[in-house]
Amino acid sequence: MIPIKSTQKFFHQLITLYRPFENQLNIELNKHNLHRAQWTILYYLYNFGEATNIEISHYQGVEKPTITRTLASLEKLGYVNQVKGKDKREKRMQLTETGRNIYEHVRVTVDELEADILQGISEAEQLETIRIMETMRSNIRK
Amino acid sequence: MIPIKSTQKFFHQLITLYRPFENQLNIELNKHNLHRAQWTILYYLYNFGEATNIEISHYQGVEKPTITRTLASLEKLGYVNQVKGKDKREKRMQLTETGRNIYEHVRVTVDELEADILQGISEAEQLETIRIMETMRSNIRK
DNA sequence: TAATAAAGTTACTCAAGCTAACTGTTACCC
DNA sequence: GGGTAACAGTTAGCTTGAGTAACTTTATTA
Repeated sequence: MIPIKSTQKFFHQLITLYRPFENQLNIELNKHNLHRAQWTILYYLYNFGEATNIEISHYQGVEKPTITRTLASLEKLGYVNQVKGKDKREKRMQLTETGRNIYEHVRVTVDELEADILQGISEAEQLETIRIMETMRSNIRK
Repeated sequence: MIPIKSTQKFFHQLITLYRPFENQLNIELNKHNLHRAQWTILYYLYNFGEATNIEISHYQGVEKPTITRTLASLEKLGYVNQVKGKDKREKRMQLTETGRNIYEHVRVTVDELEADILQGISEAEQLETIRIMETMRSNIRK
């Protein structure tokens, strides 16, 4: 049997880490009637302001129809609304007051979950890992 | 607006990194008529030997019926077969010769993909990150 | 030996991704 | 300036792979 390369181990670890994490996150979000896909858009809009479908889909590396669906659900919930874009084509979205409040409210419990999972990992290690993940993301983009 | 904690950034990064990665992986696996869920089980069996449904589902943090289905598809493909367990209840599985060959064959191209994504990240950084991910996984397990 | 636990399966639901094909709007360029 | 191409978004339909609940079969335990 050929020895496991660190690359192999890296991605295997990533896959088997991600699933239970998303699961835990979903459990937390479901308490507030939210899903992960909605949450990531709330996060984006909260931290980066307005955005179009295309901007979000590029950012997340996901196809447009997926974003359309999720944005529609958030609009229906009254968490986002449309603002005037530079075009009639463009549908530029932002958080509503309700959306911001919900985000901040849910953020608290999600923060707790995330802190739990990062127990025993120093701030420096976290930052280093974020840096590495950013490198990976830009490698994937190509 | 409250500043972003590193924890928040960490997990947001994880979520937005994971999706395109899984996408790339799937594209690669599809060339060999495989899916990610099948691939992770092949990985497990190749590196850890025989396993039961329960072992795999605990390891992956996924429910039993999910594993049942994926194992069934692998069995149908002739990539895994049953070996005698300690029980009549237990259904202990291992890779077949075909399964091992397929794994090794696909491994080569997946290795290339993974190496591409880790471009510019040193072996030491990879190992450090694996260590951190292991810590996170064991934190989640609780 | 009867009740309980364990391993796995079946049936069903759901989230969230994809592609292909479409509408409406804008830009380009001959 | 008009026709074509590009762009933003949507609709329709498919697929993977999660989950839960309820079940069978086998083993354990009280």
